[in-house]
Amino acid sequence: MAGRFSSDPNSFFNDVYEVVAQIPRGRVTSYGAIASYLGIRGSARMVGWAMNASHTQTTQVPAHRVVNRIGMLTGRHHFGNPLIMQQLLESEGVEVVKDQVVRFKELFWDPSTELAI
DNA sequence: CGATTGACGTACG
DNA sequence: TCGTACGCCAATC
Repeated sequence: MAGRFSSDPNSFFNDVYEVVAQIPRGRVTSYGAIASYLGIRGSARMVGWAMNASHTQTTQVPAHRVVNRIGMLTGRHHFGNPLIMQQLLESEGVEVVKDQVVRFKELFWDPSTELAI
């Protein structure tokens, strides 16, 4: 998307949503990768906070494609039902065993490399 | 208004 | 290699 870095500090959440929305189906990424791409490396928690607020967003954000750096579904409890996140991933062909993405390294989608705007 | 928390990640021993 | 400590910054208590 053009102009991903607006002057408004409030646009940070929007930037996160745009990046997440561009994650290919059946692929996953991490909070830290998004944070690093947005230029706030080390503040991955803000990405997680943005995901928390994404529920209020009218636009659906595929937050289930965002996991932590080791591919664990740490945010599953925020989907209403803890099993929804895993089911969504499996419906896209992503194997999940014990709240962990199988072959995470292969399915990992780095916005800084793949998107690279 | 200070302390605590959290869908994280890196540094260090 | 593994467990613990700390930094990050906004929201909540």
